[in-house]
Amino acid sequence: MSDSLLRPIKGGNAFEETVQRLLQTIRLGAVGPGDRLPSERELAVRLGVSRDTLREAISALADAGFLVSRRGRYGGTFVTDDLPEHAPGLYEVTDASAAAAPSRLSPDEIADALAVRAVLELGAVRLAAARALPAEDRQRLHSALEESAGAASVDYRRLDSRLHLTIAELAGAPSLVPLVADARTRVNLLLDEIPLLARNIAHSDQQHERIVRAILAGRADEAVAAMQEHLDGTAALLTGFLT
Amino acid sequence: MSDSLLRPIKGGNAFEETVQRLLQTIRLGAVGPGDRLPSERELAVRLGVSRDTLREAISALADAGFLVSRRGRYGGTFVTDDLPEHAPGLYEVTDASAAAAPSRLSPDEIADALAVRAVLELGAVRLAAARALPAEDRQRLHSALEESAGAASVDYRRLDSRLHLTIAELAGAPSLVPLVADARTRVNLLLDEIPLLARNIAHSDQQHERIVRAILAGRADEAVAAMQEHLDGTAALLTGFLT
DNA sequence: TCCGAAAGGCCGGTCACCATACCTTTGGCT
DNA sequence: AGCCAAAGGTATGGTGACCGGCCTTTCGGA
Repeated sequence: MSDSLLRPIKGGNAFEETVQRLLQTIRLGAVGPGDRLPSERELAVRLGVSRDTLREAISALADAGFLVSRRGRYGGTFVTDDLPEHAPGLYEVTDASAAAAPSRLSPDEIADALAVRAVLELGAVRLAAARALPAEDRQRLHSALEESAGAASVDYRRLDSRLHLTIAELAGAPSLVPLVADARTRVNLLLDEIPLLARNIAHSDQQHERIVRAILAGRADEAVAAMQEHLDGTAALLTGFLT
Repeated sequence: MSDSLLRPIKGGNAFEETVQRLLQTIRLGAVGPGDRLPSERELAVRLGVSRDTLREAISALADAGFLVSRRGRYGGTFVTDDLPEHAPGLYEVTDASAAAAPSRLSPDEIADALAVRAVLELGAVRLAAARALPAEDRQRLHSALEESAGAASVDYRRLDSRLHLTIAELAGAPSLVPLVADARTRVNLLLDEIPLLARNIAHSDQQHERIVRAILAGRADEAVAAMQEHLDGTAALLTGFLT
């Protein structure tokens, strides 16, 4: 019994964590290309980390081509206009401590990641559909759907994640959002290992639309069913490719 | 959009975190009175913390009456036979950094905690019921149920949590367990603020039995429905007492 | 009776991280 | 033209946490 509770307190050092966190907000589409991050001083407070550490992280991500910093008034830290796909030269920095990161994952780990993702996203979509959404939220959901629908292959993963994350935000339970984000980050790591097929994208787009329609109409059961189908598709893909 | 992802990296210092983690495993019944914790050296590795820090945490919990250490061969750190109810003198240590901890919580925070709890536990119970459980797991579930059923008032919260946590473990997704544990810890903090009525305990016991029966029979939908009802009961209690 | 293994108890050096303060660049406003 | 605010860039001292080693206590077994 007393096993899973005695898990590690913190993952790696503060610098590492900060890099990953920033990378996550970019990869999940929470901030898009050209967007400005909060100022270093504010970000440092928000992340609960010293400005030194934050600056090291920003600097690493700038070297890797994800961020650019501009000085002076109305300066700041911005997301690069066209993002690198596979973090060039960042893994040397990132994996310095935990060695076996890029290796092949075990079937158990894959099933675990998919199960957690399903629990969280199905729960979130049910809550979102059961709520009476204000106009602004309906708008946000709609535009997230549209952006992901017309996305090119290189942007697809990011905008897809952004849509799912938006749904999680609409659930009305703020602390659910980071959990969904982490689960999705974990699944995305797996998805990065397999090819992205145009046919699958088209299929996903259809499912996305059905999910969003059901949420906006307040049909919770249908929204959950549609999401279940959607997630099953990804799960089948993953378990198929990664034996 | 880019709000909830820029959350703090780590909560308080390592010592703090370690105290809370150990307290969690005790409070949730993962280790019971008289049980022995792993050796300091092993625990320090498992928690990803230095032995110094771990020892400070153990020492604090020993002062507060939760743990006792015995030296020598076959010694170790043990959970006290009768646990303190409300951590005497531990809050002076614990809340030194984050000041406003024991204050009244806002309705939004209550709803948030309950929503996350529901998402996780409903998802877990569905997975558990959908699996073909090995004999050993069926046995563990059964004994967790029996222990919680015959529990006195002072032990009830702990053994109740233990049962729920056992269900989460049976879901077959290891990384779901810490999430459920955290959600439950958060709800328990709220429950500590309201009285515990014998009538509610009896009612919960009935619901527990129905949940466990449904899981063991593999009737997923009924298990979820029973759990939903169970959680609704707690939610009603909480929102009633804490205006 | 003695010994050794396994556990808790105890330093001293080192480094990552933090807090604070100050400097430099930039661009709008007066 | 000049000033000022807001941002990034830099430097320095303080400290909490980690590491590694060592000591002390206790018990079972040779």
